[in-house]
Amino acid sequence: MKHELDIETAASILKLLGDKTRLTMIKILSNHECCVCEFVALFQMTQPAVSQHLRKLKDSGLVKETRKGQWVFYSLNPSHPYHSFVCNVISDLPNQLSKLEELEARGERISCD
Amino acid sequence: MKHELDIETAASILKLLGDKTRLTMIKILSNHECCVCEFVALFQMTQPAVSQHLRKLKDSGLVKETRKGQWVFYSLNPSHPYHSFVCNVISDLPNQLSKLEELEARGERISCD
DNA sequence: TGTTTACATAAGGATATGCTTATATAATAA
DNA sequence: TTATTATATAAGCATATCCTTATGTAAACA
Repeated sequence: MKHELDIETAASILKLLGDKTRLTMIKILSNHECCVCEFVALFQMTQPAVSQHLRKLKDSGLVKETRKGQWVFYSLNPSHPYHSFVCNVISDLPNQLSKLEELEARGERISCD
Repeated sequence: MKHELDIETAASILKLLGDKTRLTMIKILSNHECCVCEFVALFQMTQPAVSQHLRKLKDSGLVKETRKGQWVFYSLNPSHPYHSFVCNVISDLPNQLSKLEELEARGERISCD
């Protein structure tokens, strides 16, 4: 059941992805969920700046949030009609696992298992 | 011989594609070369506006131009290192052939064969 | 309860973007 | 040569974008 893509909607999604910070966020989220403070630690960026990028992604519906205690975790929303389009766009990008490994090494990785 | 993609460069390309006009141009150019006046006829847009979009695409190197007499034809540049990335991004978008057919029907299609 | 931690939102400013109109250039035609 | 057609460039303007700082809110903890 393939979704019929619309070029105008696609453009608005590519515009969202056309920012280094958000594109990296999406690539990371395609492998792991992350909370805001992890992104703050990953990008050298203030917390409001990170929150504002996440809000844009959330407003588009590409990303969803789940509160787990004091943390808010973000993850890709696989039921978004353009989810597979986005996955295709980011498929060949280098994965950002090394960044998460740095976090882990610095003891800044949050996990709620 | 796969090219190693860089997430920052990819973001700047997605930003270029994140505009309805430019995304449509690229999709059309992936099938046909076009001259400026065809795009002016296709998009209801002034000629300078069209030229400025094409200039951005040309400056990125994704698109190249060839003068044929009084016309300047634009086409995708297949030797750009991110050419296949772009082709992948636009692969599932609806082709814009109907727009070109309208042009043809109105006698506004330019051809230099 | 009060404090700390995690996050969101508001307001403001610098810069970028995408159009407009006016004008310049390049090729062709008369 | 002059006029016409196709295209590019310049300048200006309205709006969007992305950051900043300040502040609000929600959960956890002492």
